[in-house]
Amino acid sequence: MNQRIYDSKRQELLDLDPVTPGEVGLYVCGPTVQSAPHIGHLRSALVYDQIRRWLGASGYRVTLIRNVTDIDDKILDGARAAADAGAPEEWWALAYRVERDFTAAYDAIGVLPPTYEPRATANIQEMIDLIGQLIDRGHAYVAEDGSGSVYFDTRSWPEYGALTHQSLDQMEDAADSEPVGKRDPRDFALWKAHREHEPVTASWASPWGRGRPGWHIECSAMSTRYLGDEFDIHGGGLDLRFPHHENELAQSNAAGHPFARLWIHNGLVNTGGQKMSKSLGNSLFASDLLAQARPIALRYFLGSAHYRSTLEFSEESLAEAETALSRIEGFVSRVERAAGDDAGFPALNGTASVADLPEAFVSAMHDDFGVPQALGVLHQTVRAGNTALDDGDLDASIAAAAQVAAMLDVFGVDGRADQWSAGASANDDRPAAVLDALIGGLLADRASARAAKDFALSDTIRDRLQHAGVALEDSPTGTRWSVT
RNA sequence: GGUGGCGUGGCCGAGAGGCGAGGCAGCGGCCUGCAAAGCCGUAUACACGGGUUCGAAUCCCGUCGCCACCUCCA
Repeated sequence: MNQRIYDSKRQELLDLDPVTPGEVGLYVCGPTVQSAPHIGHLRSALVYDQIRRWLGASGYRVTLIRNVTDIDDKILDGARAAADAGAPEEWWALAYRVERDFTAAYDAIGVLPPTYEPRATANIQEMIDLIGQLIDRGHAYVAEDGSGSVYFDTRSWPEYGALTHQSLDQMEDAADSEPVGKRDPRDFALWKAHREHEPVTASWASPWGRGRPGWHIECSAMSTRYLGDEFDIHGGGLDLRFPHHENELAQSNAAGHPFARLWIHNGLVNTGGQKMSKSLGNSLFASDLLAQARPIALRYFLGSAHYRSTLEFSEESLAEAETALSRIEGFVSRVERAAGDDAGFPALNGTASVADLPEAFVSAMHDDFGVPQALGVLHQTVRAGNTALDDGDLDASIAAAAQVAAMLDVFGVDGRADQWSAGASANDDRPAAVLDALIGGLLADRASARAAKDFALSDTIRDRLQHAGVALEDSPTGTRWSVT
């Protein structure tokens, strides 16, 4: 079966038809590193991480490019504000610091590094070249106010609006802050002339004088540089469709590039039924979320809805995700204990392939990355495996566990994988040994009490452990404990 | 004004002409000394009104409500 993907430009499901058979080039708009990462950034990165993992499991060689916008108005504003507040920080230091915050947050929830992560500031020449081509072809012009800025000439490009199915004439007039030098209010900046109040470090030499790139041109330049004039998939948040992606498409096509074959747009995250955004001040920051949930549970939560749907955040939903994931982990642990050393379903660390996966899971994923349906298959497999275990059918439970491990691998939520234990191995394990000895002693006391039918005592021990955050599970082969 | 999306059982969340995904919570049962974990069972669900059809949550028309984009935003 072919991989079906909803193309938000043509607004229909299409077959993935790679430029180079067996390979997929995926370009995703990454963040502007101006302020701390929030839940929406995590969701977006996670969506493409899931897609990338799945395409990899399907046998494609995936090249994932996710850019970093490290020069932009907001970054310069941020640096200026820091200076005004008496805590100066250069714009490039601010961008780099925030970029590291993003990387840390991505790492925390198991988002694998892209194949490459180009920075806008490292691709200025490519942008200048592209702008030059646009001028030569008559689709861009140097500002008519003598400033040295360069604008894209939307009126020269009849297909402008093709991505979002809008016509220039029907659009609301942009409340443009500086229409100076534009032929039309909808024309957008390709190159912004350097201004007096901006740091010289934020400007580069160009045929039109010193300046810095406009926002949209970087993605056209970098996707082309790393993936070619024509590539397979372009992704990004739904909020980027217009104007960002519309402008990218116009620029690249006007420069003679076929550009992306498919456009993917991921849904946004809402809180309290409302869009989360900086201006509304209702942002859920990655740091807060990571403090209130296990990172792997946060990943499960963020990745559990279909990538195109709006994800409604609530503490309850996050807690439910934790419960659901625990159930799955509980099954894997049960089978591991039952099967002993020759369990045969280790963490796959990204090596799962379709052969390891249930057919229903594979077809759900082939159908526009039907993660929610695929999760249904995962839970069904868990239940069937638990039943097999209860029935004493070890082989069947191991087979189910192997499939579960493969599905967890595709979703990146196998807690046993190296990515979740990286760093943990270096930790001091002595406290754990102490805890184990202490609890082991209490469990022995409780076992004696139970043998003597002194249930008052045995329950007291259990209650105390529970209050301390230790859950007990009795079984014919003994009592297990775990930290809740 | 333009573009797009959504409204499914207590909650989350799939599906998309006929067989009620899945998770969470609840209820009943099995298991257990009691629990926990697990298993089994358990729901007159598809915003409203029309229409098409043998049959509609699913298609068509209309109505209502909600949201997003057209301005920096994942």
